[in-house]
Amino acid sequence: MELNNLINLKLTQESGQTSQPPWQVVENSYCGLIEIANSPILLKVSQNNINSLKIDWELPISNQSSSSIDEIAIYEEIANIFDFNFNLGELYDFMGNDPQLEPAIDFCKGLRLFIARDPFECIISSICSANNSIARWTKSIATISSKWGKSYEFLSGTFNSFPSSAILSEVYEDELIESGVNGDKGIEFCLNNLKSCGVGYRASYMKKASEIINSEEIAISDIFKMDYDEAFDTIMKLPGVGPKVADCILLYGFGFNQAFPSDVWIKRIVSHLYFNGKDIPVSKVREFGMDKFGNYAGYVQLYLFHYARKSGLMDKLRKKYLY
DNA sequence: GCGCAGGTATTGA
DNA sequence: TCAATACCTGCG
Repeated sequence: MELNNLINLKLTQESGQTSQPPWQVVENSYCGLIEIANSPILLKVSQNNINSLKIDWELPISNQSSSSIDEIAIYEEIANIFDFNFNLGELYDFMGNDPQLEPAIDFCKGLRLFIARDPFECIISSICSANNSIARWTKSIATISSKWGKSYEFLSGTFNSFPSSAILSEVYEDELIESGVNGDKGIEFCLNNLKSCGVGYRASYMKKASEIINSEEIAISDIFKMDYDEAFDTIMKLPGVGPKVADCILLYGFGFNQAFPSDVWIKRIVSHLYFNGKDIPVSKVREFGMDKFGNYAGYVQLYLFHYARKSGLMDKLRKKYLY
């Protein structure tokens, strides 16, 4: 089946958005596990041209009874994940009116938000991404899924869900705690803990955040009902969540398109494009982005980052800030 | 070997 | 409010 909408699937998948790691590529398709009415389905998404996506899916090998497949729900889920209800044409009209943004359109045409399947996965992924490299945090999240997620067999391979907050809040934080509980086990054999996934000092943040979400001290369903400011203040209470991570969570996990996640690179890019190279504090960059770009802020952030990457601007700025 | 990578928490002025 | 500093870990 085809789904028609402007998208660059590869760019969207591999742009390092903290909603989740990129999906696994099997025979030219990006394969992602989703759940429809609590049933696992493997989505297989590929692209022939810039204006459409080829959609296929598989059921687990052990459960081939296709009678109850809700195709409408599957397409709704795909539309959510790739933000198909958002009109890229309107974004390009908006960006086209800004001389600083206009060049980014062609460099990133079809780049879309890669929305989280699961807000909790997005929260943990985003915490894990802080002061980290894309390669390392995506690997860590994949490892977490393989250790504690549910495993399903498909013709295209084995895929794991991301563990629920109930599961993750019970996982050992590090090898010291694990070996303390299992006294007979040497520390070097303790691999059933968060830190063994290469998350470093973020292990305690991820563990505590899981507990807070699971206990509903902060409830995911409540965040959806809040306005942006309240949601931002609420999510900032999670350990390991500062302004940058909070905005990533709100953008990729909760659909707040007015979030403008501001890190060192966005700061450098915005300083260069809009402040004549004068170094602007990250907090001011965030305010500037939200004021100037409004409900396009999240997309503009995404486009600016990848425009800088692909245009050579980032290399230029890297040299400037090297010393 | 050493600095850096899409920040945050903590501390002290 | 704000600057300074430590922090896991893998990679070049």
